[in-house]
Amino acid sequence: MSQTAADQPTGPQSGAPGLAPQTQEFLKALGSPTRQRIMMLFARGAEMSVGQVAERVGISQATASQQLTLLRRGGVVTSRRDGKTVFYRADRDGALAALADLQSYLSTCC
Amino acid sequence: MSQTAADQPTGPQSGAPGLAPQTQEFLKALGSPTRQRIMMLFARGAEMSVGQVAERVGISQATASQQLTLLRRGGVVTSRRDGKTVFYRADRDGALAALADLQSYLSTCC
DNA sequence: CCCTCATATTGTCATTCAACAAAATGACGA
DNA sequence: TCGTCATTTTGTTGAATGACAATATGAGGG
Repeated sequence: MSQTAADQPTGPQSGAPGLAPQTQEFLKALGSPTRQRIMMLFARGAEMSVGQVAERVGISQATASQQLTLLRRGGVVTSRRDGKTVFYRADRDGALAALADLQSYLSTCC
Repeated sequence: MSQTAADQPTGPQSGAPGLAPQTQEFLKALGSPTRQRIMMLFARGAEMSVGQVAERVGISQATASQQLTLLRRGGVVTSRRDGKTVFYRADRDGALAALADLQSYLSTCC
């Protein structure tokens, strides 16, 4: 699958149409009700461990870990390790970056 | 409509957490690469028939019709009928409304 | 009324996704 | 090192999604 030389990343703030890959991940991340519910837990900068998220949302710990990974790929959360436990919190900058890209995309196609 | 505390529609521009159902549709609509590609066709206010969309994107007519229905549910396109053919175009207002709700949501949880 | 064209709907199949249980990784303390 | 706790990874299963062909609906034109 070698790409031809004309490889337009079509990324953020490029005048060209197209959504940055990270923004696509952002949309998929927030497109799921379960993951939306997870994001609510991080209101006002709250930090939570994977186990806490699992309990609060009512899913298994393994599922929580997976969904948090997707949210991280979408750039809406970051993780911090403290000993054995991993704390997640909302990633304000990532979210704003995705929102900006989305806005630029929409102003192109709308 | 008295504003009791229990009356939280959790909709757009409510201070409460939660995403408006329409905004969830918006996210799912734009979360698909195929539908992102379709949206590109509507750049600069272009109008296209279902058949044109199908041909340009390289999918069947039936699939194009379905995907356009999803995009309309997400509030990013509107349709207009002229004789036998139905023309779709980007819905600027709908997109901006969803974007505003999304922004409000993100400022709550991030 | 019948025929045709454009779109919408229905039925089907392959792929993807969400969830869980079970096993593997990693970090800490004894 | 060994055992334990929290997280991650790895199957596996049922539900949702994306695509198509085939059929139904609806709008003109003859």
